[in-house]
Amino acid sequence: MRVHNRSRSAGIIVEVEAYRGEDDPASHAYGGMTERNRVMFGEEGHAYVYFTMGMHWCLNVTTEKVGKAGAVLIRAVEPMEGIDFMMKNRKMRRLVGLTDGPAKLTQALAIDGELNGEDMVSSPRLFLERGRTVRGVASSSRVGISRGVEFEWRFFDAGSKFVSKKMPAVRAQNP
DNA sequence: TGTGTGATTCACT
DNA sequence: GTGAATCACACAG
Repeated sequence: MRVHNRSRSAGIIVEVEAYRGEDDPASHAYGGMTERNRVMFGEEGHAYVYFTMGMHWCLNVTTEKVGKAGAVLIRAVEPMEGIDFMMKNRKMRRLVGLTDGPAKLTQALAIDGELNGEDMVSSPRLFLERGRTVRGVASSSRVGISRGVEFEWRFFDAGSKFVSKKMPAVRAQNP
């Protein structure tokens, strides 16, 4: 759930990926705390928003207590409220494809670095709510990473049309 | 319809 | 200097 100015936008999270701390080579926290990933080491339930690939934002929710790194990357959302707002941000007219990717949903919900470190439990601007349970959870390897691929820590709603990739991501290895 | 590649900023080495 | 938890468009078939 995202509140921006007076417009309320909400969606059901249908796809996430788990990232751990210093024992996870794909995690930003791997190798210790830095300026960028410091909120991953902070309190749980906070937003870790980071900039990647030169032009995209990604939203995470921290999961571990202070001093321990861990976060969940929100990869896809099924739009529920404020769909006009999202379409305006994304310059799209169709519902499918609006928020089916980590950078797409941040753009649709107007999330950027200003919300980094936001407390998603008490914040009026960006917060989580208990929603309905998902239909069927499937897991696969994580997407878009080059290390730590062996852990199947991507979880998504197999019955939703709003996940970023339907098929498990099997990355081709060179012979 | 499917694959390939360019875009583009930041943090870390 | 380089690579990164990505997306959208161009081109081929």
